[in-house]
This record gives sequence, structure tokens and C-alpha cells, in this order.
Amino acid sequence: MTVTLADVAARAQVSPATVSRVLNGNYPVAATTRERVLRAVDELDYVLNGPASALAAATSDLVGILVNDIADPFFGIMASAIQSEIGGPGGRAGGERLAVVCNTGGSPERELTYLTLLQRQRAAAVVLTGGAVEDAPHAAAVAAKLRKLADAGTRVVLCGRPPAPDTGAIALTFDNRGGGRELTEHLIGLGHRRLGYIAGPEERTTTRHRLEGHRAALEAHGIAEDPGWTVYGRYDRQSGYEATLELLRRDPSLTAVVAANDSVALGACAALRDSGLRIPDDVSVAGFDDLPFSIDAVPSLTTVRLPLAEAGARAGRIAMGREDAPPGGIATIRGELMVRGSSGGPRVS
Amino acid sequence: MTVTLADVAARAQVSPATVSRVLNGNYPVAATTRERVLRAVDELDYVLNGPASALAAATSDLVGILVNDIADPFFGIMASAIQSEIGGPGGRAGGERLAVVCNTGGSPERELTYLTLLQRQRAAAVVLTGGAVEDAPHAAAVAAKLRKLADAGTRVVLCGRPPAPDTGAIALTFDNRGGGRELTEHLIGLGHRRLGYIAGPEERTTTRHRLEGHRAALEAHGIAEDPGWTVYGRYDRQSGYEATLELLRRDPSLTAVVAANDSVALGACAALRDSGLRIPDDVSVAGFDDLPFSIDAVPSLTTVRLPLAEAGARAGRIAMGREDAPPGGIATIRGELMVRGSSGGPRVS
DNA sequence: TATGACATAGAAAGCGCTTGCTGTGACGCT
DNA sequence: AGCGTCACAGCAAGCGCTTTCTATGTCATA
Repeated sequence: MTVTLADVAARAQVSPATVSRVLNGNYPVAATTRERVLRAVDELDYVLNGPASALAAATSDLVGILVNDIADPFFGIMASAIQSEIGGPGGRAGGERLAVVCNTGGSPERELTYLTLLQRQRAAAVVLTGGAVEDAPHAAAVAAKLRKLADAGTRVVLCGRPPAPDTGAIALTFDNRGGGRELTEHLIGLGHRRLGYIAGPEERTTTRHRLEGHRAALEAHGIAEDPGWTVYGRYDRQSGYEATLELLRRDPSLTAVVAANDSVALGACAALRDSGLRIPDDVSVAGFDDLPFSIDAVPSLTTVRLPLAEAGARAGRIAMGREDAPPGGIATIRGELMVRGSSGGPRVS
Repeated sequence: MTVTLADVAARAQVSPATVSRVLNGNYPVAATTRERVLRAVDELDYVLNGPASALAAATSDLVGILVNDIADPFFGIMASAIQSEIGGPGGRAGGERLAVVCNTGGSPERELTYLTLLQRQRAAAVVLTGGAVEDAPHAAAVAAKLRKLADAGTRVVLCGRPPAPDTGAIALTFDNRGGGRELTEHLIGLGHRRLGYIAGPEERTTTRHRLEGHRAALEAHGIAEDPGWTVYGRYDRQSGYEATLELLRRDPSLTAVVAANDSVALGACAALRDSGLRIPDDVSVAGFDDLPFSIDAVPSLTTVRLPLAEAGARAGRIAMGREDAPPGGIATIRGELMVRGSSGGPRVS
């Protein structure tokens, strides 16, 4: 039914071994023979059997990319950048690799299952993006899995995720703490003293780090934080909307709202507007990530730009072994404060 | 080095065949034996060799998803929905499948290469999302590839893409023409007579259909279109920004701008604002897709909502054989006009 | 002319799994 | 008691490719 290597070999009047070598180009084959083989491949419309090849060669051309939420541009942008580097069609030489983007939905179980699936496929590399879940048993399970993957020869890269010690994984970490701190210091500098914070899911490292940065800034400026000023939620718009209403209910005197990310900030803006408050005249708003739409908010969003595409591209190159790992296997990537229209001085109460 | 089926078999004191059957659950195995095998699997931390399994069984558990731009939520949302349905971790029963999301960047060559790669992996199913490129030779090449995939037993589903006749592919098509028409009729109904149109890339079916709908509406209302009222671009914000400036230069008397999608519309809004024009008082703006951020634009965007998640989910189910194909293998999915703040009556000139 | 050295091609042994076919006891039936 | 049935389990033959090792012809060198 389907065309096999042997068929091509027969047609080209050579042995299967020769066909394989022509296809892989890793062994000298006379030019005329190569021609003949390639013609046969073409005429028969032969397509290599991936599984068979992977089995025999004990390697595959699959690269896994784990993301928390593929529908979120934060991950989409990184995934896109990673994929553009791992080759595949359009990429540079070095064999075509297939990117497997896996959507974990932020669930640790799924993350593990996907890692197993990738291990099963003998993936050439795996890139894990975004914050990790802090639950200890799961973290340990993931770490064990990563170690196993690394042992099996799969290159493991973390992109936008804290390092996983003793796993052999290369980490490209975002400086969420520093960014969070800088952002809040900017607001404090404008004169704000009563700042609400809309955090992401509580057990996520990203959430914690950004919040820590925020609190560090408060502390550094002698601002005592009211526990009611922090609300946890999800990393989406709706969560930001609801959390903002809650924040307003708890303390209507807040003059600024710092959001866990831009989507949340957008929700916050909507909630503020719906509550009859002006931005930034009545309340300033700040986001995080600087996703493409953030500049189009009205007023445009003050936020911390994370070089997602650059980080993804670098992670991709490292995963492909085309770039050296950073010293110590860990690199911290800083964000850049983008001051825009959504932040201003506090209203005079 | 790595644990194989045989190792597990030895440990459980059964034959490899039995282990395989326990793992696949497709053959009666005595409960006690199964127990023993599972324990051995656990103790040895055995992970099935995917390629070997795929080779022997002549099927794989990979499902391909082709998207034009993974960083664009339009595709991210569909991909997410598809993936949630094709099983994988967290999905329902029926074996765990790995979703391979492939970023074509809208390039036909890449699309073809990815299809070949998926064919090579003997993918269980392939879902192609988004508009197709209209270049005849490429369309034919893609069609041929799809036919071959279908012949090889791979289920092929098109999601948000026009049907591909004679390929055996199931098509879930968006009614871009109808949506485009409805949108423009809404604007005409508000009194607009001079409407600019910012189209996507010229050779894309989505672009053509939406534009056709727009023109059909104009024609139905006896509005003669000025050729200068249409500008082609890309499906992104920047393109919308630039195109709007161009439109304004060509005809400052336009009272409405219809964009190819929401991102473009956002860029249009920014350009209008930067030109000192108010929305919708001076110029109305309309988008397409109703992505999550569209409601947060100020004013919120009038657009056509496409049920991306629903369509993706359905495509996923069909790909998995868990839902019947629509009659004739083709289903048209309609959009819903969302009238919001960015559209209003034209200014009185 | 003899002799390595080299370039190229083939034979064949797997890679680790699935599955059709072949036992083999245990049962229930006549 | 005799025999067909059935539920399990194992044997062994591949699945289609890669790769080691070996064979062969060709050159340049001694």
C-alpha cells in the first residue's frame, strides 16, 4: 500500500541502506547514485516513516513546548518564537523538527502527563514556558521527570520559569520580582500611597514573584500594606474585572491598582470605568508583560515589557543546541518599565 | 539503559505480549496478571516507546493542528479548543493523544512541509485552521496532500477554512461573507455612505470573503465604491494603523472604517485618535472576530463574533471521530453582529 | 606490479513493540 | 466419561528504518 524505503531502493536499483544514506545525507554516496535515488523518491512520492526511523535511530525530531494557556498571547508569542527557531519548515538547516505545543491549562497533572507523552515520543528537546506551580509534591514530580528526560538525552529548557535545580535544565527566567518592584515604585513615585494589587493564582511562582516585588517596593517606601489590598484571581480579563470591584468595595480610597498582567489590567480598567472612575485621574492602573494590545487600551497601559519573543527565540536556539547555555545554566531576563497613560498622580482626596 | 517492555515482562513473569495487552487494554487479561504487570510497570518506571509502538501498530497518537499564527489569539483560541477535545491529558478516555501545533506563518510552503511532516509521523488526524491561500498551484498541492493523508487513514478537518473538494476533508467554514455583509449593512443603516475598508493579505480566502460581503452590502444599498476606499494589509495592529492613515490621506471624508479583523481595527482606532478624530463621533470603526480584548477597547469595538472555541471544539471532536461529520462534510458557521460603542451615526458634514 | 588507502555499496542484525496464531487448562454440556 | 468452549497466555513474525561490518573496485604510491 504505502511506499517504503525498499520500494524506492528497488526502483533506484540500490540497496535500502543507500537510500537511507541519501535521505540522511550522513554518509558518502556517489552523485549519480544520489540522483537516481532522489528521482525514485520523487516518482514514487515516498514519505519517510517517522516512527520507524525514530525507532531505529533512537531519536525523534519532535520538540515539545509546554504552555499554560495557548489562547493567551503571552504564551502564543513565546511559542511562536521558540518554534521559529527550532527549525521545522522555514527554519535553517539541520533537519526538520516538529514542534509539539502542549496546553497544560496550568494543571500540574497535565504538565506531568504531557512530559511523559513527550518522553514516550523520545522528544529531542522540551521547552517549558511560564510560571511553575509551587505545590511541593508536584514540583518534585516534575523535577524528577525533567531529570529523567535529561538523562535520556532530551534537552530541557525553561523559558520564563524559575530554575529547577539538579535537573540539568537550562533556565531563562524573567525577573518578575524586579519588574514588579519597579512598577510599584513608579506609582509610589507619582505619589500613590494606597495601592490595590490583583494577583494571579496563588500557587504560581509568577504570581508570587510579582507580588513580592510589589510588596518590596511598598516596604522600601515605608508603606504599610493593608491585607485587603490584595486579591487573588486568574490571569484573565474577567478575573481583573471582578477583583477590581472587590477591591473597590473593600477600600474605595485606593488610588492605584496594580494587576498581575495586562489582561487583568484591562479588566480592571473596565471595572473602574463601569464604576464611574476615570483613569488615571481617579485611579491609576498598571499591568505586566506589555502584550501587543496594551498600547491600544485607552488610556494606554503602563506596564512592564517582557521580551517574550527574544526569550522564546533564545530558548529555542538553546534547545536546538545552536546557542550555548548561559553560565551556570541560568539567565535572568529583565523587564522594562513602560510608563504610559494609565498611570498618573493620585487624585487629591 | 532504558527500560523496555521485555524488562517489565521479565519482572512480572509474563510474556511481552501480555504486558502489551495490559497496557493497551484491548485483550482479556486476568485481573491478577494485570495487577502484577502494572506493579512491575510502576516499579520499573517504565515508559512506552512511542515510535516502536507506532511502527508496530501502524498508527500514532499524534494529532496535527495547523495555524497561521500561534501568537494571534484568533488561532490560539481555536487551537486551545481543539486540543481540549482531542483528549491528551485531561481529556476523556480513548488513549492519550499529543497535539502538534504547527505555525505556518501563513506561508503555503510551510503548510505543505508541515503536512508532509505530519504524514511522516503517521498522524491520527490533522486540523487546518484559518483561511487558505488562494494561489492555484499551492492550493492544488495542498489538496493533493490532504487527499493522500485521508487515504492513509488520517482524518482531516478544516476549521474556519473553505471546503477542499475531493479531498475527503471535513470542513467547518465561517460565514465570512455573511458576517462582512451584516457588519457593513449595520453601518449603512446608521447612515454611513463613505466607508473605508482595511483588508487582510490579498491572496487569503478570509480576506476575500469578508471584503466580498462588505461590497455586497454596499451594492445592495446602491453605494458606488471608490477603489481608493480599500487598502490591503496584514492581519495585525500595525497594518491597521498604517492603512488607516493611508485611507485618511486618500479620502478625509470617510465616516467609517471597516477592518479585516479586531487587531486591525484596534490599529485603526489608534491611528484615528492620533489624527485627532473621535470614535465614533467623527469616524465609526468596526472589526471582525470579537476577540477577548475587543470589548475593552475604548469605545468598545463593534464587530462580528465568531464562535472560535465552539468551532474548534467541534473540529476536535470530529477529528477524534467522536462526533459525526456534518451532512455533505461541510458546515457553515455563522457569526453574530456585536454592535458596540465604536459605531454610531456619521458626523454631519 | 604489488599494496595500502580510500570511496562507495550491500548484507544483515537489530530498534521495541503489536498481533495472529497456537497452545493449555478449566468448565459446562450431553 | 467424553468433548466442545472459553478465557488466558505465549510464540514468533514482522512493522520500516538505521547502522555496523564487510566486500569491491579504484587510485596513488612504492
